[in-house]
Amino acid sequence: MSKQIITEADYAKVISHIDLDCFYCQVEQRRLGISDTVPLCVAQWGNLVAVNYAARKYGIMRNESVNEAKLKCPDLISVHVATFAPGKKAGYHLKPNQATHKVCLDVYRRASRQIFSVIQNFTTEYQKGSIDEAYINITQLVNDEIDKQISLGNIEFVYDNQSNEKLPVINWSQGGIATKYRVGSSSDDRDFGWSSLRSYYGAIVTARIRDAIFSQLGFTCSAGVSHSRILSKLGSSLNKPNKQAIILQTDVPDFIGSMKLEKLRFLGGKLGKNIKELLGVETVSDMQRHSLEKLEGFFPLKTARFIYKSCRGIDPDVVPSSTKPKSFSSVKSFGNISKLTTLQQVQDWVAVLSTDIWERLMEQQDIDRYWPKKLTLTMVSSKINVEARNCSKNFPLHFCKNVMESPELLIKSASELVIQLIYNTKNKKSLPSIFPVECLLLHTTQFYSYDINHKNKQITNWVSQSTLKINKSELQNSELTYDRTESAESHIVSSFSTKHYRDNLYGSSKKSPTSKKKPLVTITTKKNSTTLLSPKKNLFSYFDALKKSETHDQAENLSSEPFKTQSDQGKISIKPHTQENPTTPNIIKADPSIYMNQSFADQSIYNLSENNSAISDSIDFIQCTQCPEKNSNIPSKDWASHVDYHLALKLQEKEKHAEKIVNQFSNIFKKQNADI
DNA sequence: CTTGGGCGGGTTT
DNA sequence: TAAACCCGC
Ligand SMILES: Nc1ccn([C@H]2C[C@H](O)[C@@H](COP(=O)(O)OP(=O)(O)OP(=O)(O)O)O2)c(=O)n1
Repeated sequence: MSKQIITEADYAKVISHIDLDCFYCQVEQRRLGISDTVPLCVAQWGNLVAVNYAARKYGIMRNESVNEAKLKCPDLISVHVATFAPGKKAGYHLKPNQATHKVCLDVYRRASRQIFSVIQNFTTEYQKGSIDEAYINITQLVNDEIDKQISLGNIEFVYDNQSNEKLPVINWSQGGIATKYRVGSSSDDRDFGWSSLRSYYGAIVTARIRDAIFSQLGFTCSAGVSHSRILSKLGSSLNKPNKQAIILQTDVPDFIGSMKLEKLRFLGGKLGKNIKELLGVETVSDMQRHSLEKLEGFFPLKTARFIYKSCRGIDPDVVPSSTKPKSFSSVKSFGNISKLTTLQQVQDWVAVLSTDIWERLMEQQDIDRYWPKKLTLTMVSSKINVEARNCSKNFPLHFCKNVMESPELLIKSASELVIQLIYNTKNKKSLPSIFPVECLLLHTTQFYSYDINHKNKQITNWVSQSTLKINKSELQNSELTYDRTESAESHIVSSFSTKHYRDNLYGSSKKSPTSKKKPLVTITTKKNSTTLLSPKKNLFSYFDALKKSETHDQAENLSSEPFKTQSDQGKISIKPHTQENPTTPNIIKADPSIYMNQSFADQSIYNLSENNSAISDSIDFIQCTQCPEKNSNIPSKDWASHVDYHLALKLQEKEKHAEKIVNQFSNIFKKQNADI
């Protein structure tokens, strides 16, 4: 062994894994004001995606059907996730139909954001494990706390004859519930050594974070504390719900040794299965008997090391710092009875997915000003022997101004991808038809930040000016807003607040933990009036907003609170769409008339209405973009329609030229990106 | 009444 | 780099 693969440093860390208890259920319980003691589950179409602990007592588990669950517990409250519905705003609609509705997970994403925001107040050294999980490197916090306690004289030391060192003394019971659950530890209250001391204060710090989440947001969570993610992850599920566990360094072999290999993170899938078969092992301790050299004979070096470390409770790498979301996707499956059979249906649904993503991107702009470069569409055919065909396409930075005014450009880019996939313009090989289509997936990736402090000031100008305009106009015209769930936070038209702008210009890059980037104003439309909401201190403001505004069909049987039925007036228009086919979506979001029920061949889909946004009218800076075709400068304001013009010309020549268009676009994009 | 759907992060080819 | 494949909640 040329190099020591596990070092002292691997044990010197303190990692906390925090996992919200039955997360979706908790969100729904708080939203609806339902007690934790009431059996409740969250359903998606026919199946359960989350089950609360009261319901688990009846043996109800995730993935069960609602019907099965109700047999086990007739009083079970089943909440279907929010949906986008034909002709309605997103909300908790009665009897959502997989053929016509689209799942909307916004409430959970927002709750998740709030949770991570609380964690961020402690440290930025955390990794999102999922929507409701975080791995937090609390080493620094713990060491600071230990230093503090030592300086306060709160830590007792004893002299250890063996090591000739002073060792700290731990009295576990002093930590109360935070240090009560310790894996494999002797029941002795008194313990010694730095490792245990770190665990002790790791548990204290972890309890503080959990307390903060509960006191600020009302969510309970469970946690594990150890020197690695892999162990803490195992620890967090030991005492669910609402408890935490410590895995002491000395307990590691016993703790994971008897576990089945697939319990370890990343070994629950094919790799774990391969290991078991190749090496004939079952448990983690079986695995520990194999040397690194032997593992390297079976697996690539990196994988071998990963396995070697994992079964010893050591992480393969450090906890990365928190990052912004790296992708946004929207996906729709069509079950068995509503598969798509026409181009029209595909285009309509892709428009829905595009708008969904666009709105989430816009909401995200309130927090981070960044935008994806790449858009990927995946279509899954239900035909056996027809592989899903996948195609991606870039879109350019200089489109950001236009692309943020409405979802149209995103929709248009996505519809290009539809054509590329369906007509298979990438490879000339003719493949069998992809219809019927059982799944559509739209994915945005490769984000760049347009939040630039220098260089391209024009974008920043535009941002600040649009803000001023919105603040001034006092929103007599509700079409300034776009609509999603009508929650306060989803109306982020005002997100580019002047404060936000200043912060980014003059503020240090390190965000003050308490500085929340809240919109100066948020806009909701209630009946025929428009309401301005100040930034709320109430962290549940979006729940309030939801209660006020959403179509609350389910609430009738879920809560005694009489939610007022909202009129669908205001900016919510009901779709002008004949529903000849049930699988054609008719979901009203931004401005549906732009894209709903439009034939792809219909050129009007490419005619962007210039005046659909009051924001653009207020912008006096004009950014020019070189047109690669005519080598002339086109004002950015007209750029989209200008490109549309070329595009439309091309399209009239039918799909045999589609590839050319793609290349054309690629060139445009490359050129524009190069300017940044 | 039936049904693993809807994400997000990553590596390999 | 595109596209497939893997892992997990
Ligand atoms: N296959 C899955 C697994 C989970 N989730 C969602 C619903 C869960 O509420 C949330 C968190 O997943 P967890 O695995 O952490 O499960 P819970 O939080 O629901 O329960 P627990 O208390 O056991 O963590 O993610 C999902 O949509 N699909």
